[in-house]
Amino acid sequence: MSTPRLESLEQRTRYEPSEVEQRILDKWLESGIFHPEDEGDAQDNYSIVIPPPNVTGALHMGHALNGSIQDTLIRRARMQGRRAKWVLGTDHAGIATQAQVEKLLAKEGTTRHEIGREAFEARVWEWREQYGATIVGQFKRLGASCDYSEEHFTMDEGYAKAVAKVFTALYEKGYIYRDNYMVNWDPGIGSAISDLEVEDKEVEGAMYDIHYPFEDGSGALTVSTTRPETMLADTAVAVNPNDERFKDHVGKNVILPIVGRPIPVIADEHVDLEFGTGALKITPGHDPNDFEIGRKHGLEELTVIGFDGKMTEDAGEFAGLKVLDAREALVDKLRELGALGEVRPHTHVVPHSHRSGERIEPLISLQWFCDMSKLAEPAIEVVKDGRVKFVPDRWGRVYMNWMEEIRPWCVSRQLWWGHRLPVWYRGEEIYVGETEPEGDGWTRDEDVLDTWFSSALWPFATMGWPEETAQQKAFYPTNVLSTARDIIFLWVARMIMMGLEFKGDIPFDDVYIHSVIQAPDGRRMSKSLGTGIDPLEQIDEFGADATRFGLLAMSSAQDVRYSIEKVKQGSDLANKLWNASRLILLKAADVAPAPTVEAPEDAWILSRLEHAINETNRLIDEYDFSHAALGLYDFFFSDFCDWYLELVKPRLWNEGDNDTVSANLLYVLEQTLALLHPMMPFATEEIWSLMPGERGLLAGAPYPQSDHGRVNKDAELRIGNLIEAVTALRRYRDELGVAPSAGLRGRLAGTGYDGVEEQLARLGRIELGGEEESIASLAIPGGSIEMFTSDAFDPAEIEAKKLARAKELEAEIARVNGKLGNDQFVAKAPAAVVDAEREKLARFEAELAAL
RNA sequence: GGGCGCGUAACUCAGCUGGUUAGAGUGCCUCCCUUACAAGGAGGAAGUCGCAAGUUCGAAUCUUGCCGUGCCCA
Repeated sequence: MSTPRLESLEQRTRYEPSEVEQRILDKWLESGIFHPEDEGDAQDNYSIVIPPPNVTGALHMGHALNGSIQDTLIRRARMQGRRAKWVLGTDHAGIATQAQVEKLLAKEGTTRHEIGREAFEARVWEWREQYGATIVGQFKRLGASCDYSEEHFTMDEGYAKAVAKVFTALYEKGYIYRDNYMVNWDPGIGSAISDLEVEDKEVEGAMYDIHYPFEDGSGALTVSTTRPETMLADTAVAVNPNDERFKDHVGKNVILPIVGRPIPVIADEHVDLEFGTGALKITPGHDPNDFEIGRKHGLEELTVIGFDGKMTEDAGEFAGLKVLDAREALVDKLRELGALGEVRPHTHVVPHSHRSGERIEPLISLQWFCDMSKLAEPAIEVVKDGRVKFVPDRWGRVYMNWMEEIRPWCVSRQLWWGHRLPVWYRGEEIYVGETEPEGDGWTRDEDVLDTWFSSALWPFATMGWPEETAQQKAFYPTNVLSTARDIIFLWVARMIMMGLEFKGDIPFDDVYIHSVIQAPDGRRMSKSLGTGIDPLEQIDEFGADATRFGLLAMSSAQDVRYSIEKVKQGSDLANKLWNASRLILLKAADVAPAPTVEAPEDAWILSRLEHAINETNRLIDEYDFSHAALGLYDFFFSDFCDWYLELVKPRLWNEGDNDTVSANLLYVLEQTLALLHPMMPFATEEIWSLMPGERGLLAGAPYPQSDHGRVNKDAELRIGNLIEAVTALRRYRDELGVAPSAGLRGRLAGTGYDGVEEQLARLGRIELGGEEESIASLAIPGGSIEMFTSDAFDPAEIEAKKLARAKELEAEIARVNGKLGNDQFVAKAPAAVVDAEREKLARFEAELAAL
């Protein structure tokens, strides 16, 4: 044993993450252990692709939790001897990144339009060089064992080729097409966005009744609307065909007030009889439902609102006004004309952009769409037949519901940052291809693809597709995708569809949907409310291990509130590990770690260890990280520190004759460190390095394996009895207020304590033996301890205590008797349950009799 | 409107394929600086398991309804 090593242990009485983490991280990175060769087959290897974080982003709690989860899985697989690869990278986050750079330009007093597209793209790349590494560095601080030797980016050159190939292939199959269609127009960023980027919000507005007079002068039809300004583009009024009130009006024309245009009254099932007046104005150009109805009935699609969110020239006197201003002016005008009916306050939902926060303007525009229906079919199949498994499984049904009603995906974005569409135009000609078309006069489409279009290819584009690579053979399909539930549609679904279409195989076997970590107030963490908790601050304060442990321990099959107590529990565990290791390493003999039994507690701790190994492996297999983490916490604190270490101390102190116990202590410690390493890598690696003998990295050491031979029922029973008896003695002492220094005396009257009597006396702090008169009987498993008189306590208190216990017992006996007296119970309950009740009754009665 | 969750100790959560005296961490109370750790150790108090019906020999656990609460889809 080297002296500096022991000195270091001697002096460091507390585990200090800040002294350890950077040093350990460097060791790992230098060792190259996180980088597996592209060898073997994906079936034997283990791989995970990171859900690519936004390149503009910083680590938040969701990343920290998901990083902890993925790292636990990857590290365990690596220790199990599998080639384990965690593919790292970021996505280019079209809108978010463009917005960041535009902000920068604004500060410089310029705009992207002023500097031009090429210069703008250069600025974005520059920006990415500067800030793009932030989140990767943060994953390192967490201890994430990603393969840092490869860092992917959805805008990489090779990746761009994959994107162009996919777009072209889908176009050739007829899935991708260009169409004038209603899109969610976000005036804030000046682009169309997908349905998934739209969020409905409740808004206090008004319901306006407007009278549309019949062309033939026979009165008027009253419609109800929340958006009166769109009436300028109305091309019909619709009523339900079953609505008796309007039966005679269908086919007639009404005159649009202000505009003076005659429009038809049509019948459509879609109209809700109960809603408003029952007559619905139809504006195919500005409302998604009306758009559908319009297409069905062949109505004209007029536009009065422009892409800038202002009224167009076609809005006549309202041209140039912002939508909400136009609404006010138009309502005034209607009132003037006497066409305005009732106006009622009305709360309704209005779509808002998840990106810019502004109201979505549904507009018809020429965009590129991807028809998902054909792609969805096999993607539904693989989940239905269990090839792709969601955990928890209810998310599989959520996935299925969405997939079965999947709608076309608007994939073009009016942005400058992203994959430019591989589409060229020349007059009426359209060319779609992976490379520029031959010949002159072609101009490329200005738009870029939705970021998620490229992210959908992540599991294979990062592995070199469309080239055939060894990496794909070695690591595709991946084993699991771990992510938050709000990403299920955004890309879990799309990755599955694209994987099946282009790789002919699923991208991952399992989809683990982890908890959302809420703020302590039970709501989503919010930057604007200041309820966000920065994981890096937690790492600074408690260490990466504690933060990881805490997150894993608080995670669950449902959303959970952030609880700093769990993080503190993690830091307590790290410290406990450290100090128990100090005890062992400073006192143990210089022997090789090995399971070695010379006393009942040795067999017992090995049996408990076996249980911990089995449970930990089973729980991680089931993605139940909180029970895995907390189970190891209990094993270490309770079984190992509170009992085993206390039980073996006399043997350990016995210098010169402690080889056997040392070997066992070192062995159990070593196994525990290995078991815990995937969840708490830094502290375990540090302690591992301080253990005697030449040893490599714990990160590369074998993961503990089950060995049923170590289960020892007898030892479990015997030490279990001992623990109960010691606890009973301690309670007895405490309840009677016996000073710690005062001696208790008594006699053991019971069985099941062979070979542990000495331990019972020592830990229970009682002098056992002799034949004095018993003044109290302390029930313990297998019998009792008969207490002798002592001047350490007042006999009257013993009487009071006996009475209280007798009362408890009588209540229990009555309860058990009630059960056993019930013929139905005895007849119908399983024999084991009945026997257990009988045994219980006997035990209670014996204890009561002894009192 | 449809769907999915959740409601258990003061707090955060386990337990819920029905059957030990319903658990853990934190907090609280009492005691202890015992030579690994006082950011530690020992012991304790604390719960009509949201409410109501039902199924059952037996319900925190299964069914139904209600109340409260959160999310997703429309």
